[in-house]
Amino acid sequence: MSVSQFASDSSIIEALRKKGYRATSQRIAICRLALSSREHPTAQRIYMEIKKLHPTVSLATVYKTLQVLRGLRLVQELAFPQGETRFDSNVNPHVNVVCLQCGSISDVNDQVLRNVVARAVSRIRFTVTGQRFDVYGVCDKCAKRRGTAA
Amino acid sequence: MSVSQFASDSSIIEALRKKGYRATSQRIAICRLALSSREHPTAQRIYMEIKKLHPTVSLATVYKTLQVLRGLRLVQELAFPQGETRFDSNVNPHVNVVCLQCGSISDVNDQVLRNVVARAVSRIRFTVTGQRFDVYGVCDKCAKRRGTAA
DNA sequence: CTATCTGCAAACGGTTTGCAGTTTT
DNA sequence: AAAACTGCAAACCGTTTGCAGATAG
Repeated sequence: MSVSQFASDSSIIEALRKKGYRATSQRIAICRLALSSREHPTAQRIYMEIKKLHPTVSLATVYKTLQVLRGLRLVQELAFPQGETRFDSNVNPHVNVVCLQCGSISDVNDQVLRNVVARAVSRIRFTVTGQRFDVYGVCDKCAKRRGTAA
Repeated sequence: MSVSQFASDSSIIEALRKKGYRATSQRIAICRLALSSREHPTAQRIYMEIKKLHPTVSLATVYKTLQVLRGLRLVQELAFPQGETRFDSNVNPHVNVVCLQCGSISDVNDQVLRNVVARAVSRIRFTVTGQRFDVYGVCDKCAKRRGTAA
């Protein structure tokens, strides 16, 4: 479990200030949402959620704040070929099981992944700073939906 | 080793025709390059290479051909947060060791990856169609370059 | 001969940027 | 008071699309 999964406002504020960032109300709200969400939201999705509480917030501020969180290594960006980038608050090695139909992403832990990372760079000098493990396909719901439609 | 690593013109033509695509000279050239390259080129990079042989070819044709290759499952697209999409002719499970400094990507095989995929979906109904395993960091060359610069 | 493909240029869409005014420290 | 941040709108840029002319089968 990463610390971010229990990120409280005070720990967010502390993390921001430690790096010289200011703790504005918009930023705290965006961080709280991005760090607690387990659904790998898009920037757009975060923006729409945040607007419920801060109606005047702009999409640009959401993007800028997500850049800050990336810099703090508290979120990871998952870019996809034809869709929007998804934000993952789990920065530890894990598998993203991605349904290409509905876009759902669920995390699966696997002890072996740390070894995979270590083994991948074992024969070369390489400083590891992150990783991404995706499995693509079609989830059960979408398979059934297709079956019914056809 | 995947078949695509030895893709001959005739096998490319055959694969295209089998799916109802026409084997134009531009397409063959683009396929040959994309399927034989080990450097995970961008569309732009392929475009520039192709122009040496086919000076009139357009970037749009490169993109369209890469879409065809994706449909034939002969290449995989690797999207990255702030850069261009890279095309990978190795569609089998492997680790991409990605240097965030210079953008180099090298493949590393690992027998365990098939098990990782299987285990990730073992508790759910999920039809796997692909996967992606990335390790991010800084390669030796870039680490040295940085050290000298500083 | 017909369906598909090419090359061009314009459109697209997610993300970034510049800036004037506001807020944090 | 100074430095950083917000919100807006415009810019950006990789990728996609529409279409008239060319080409494969």
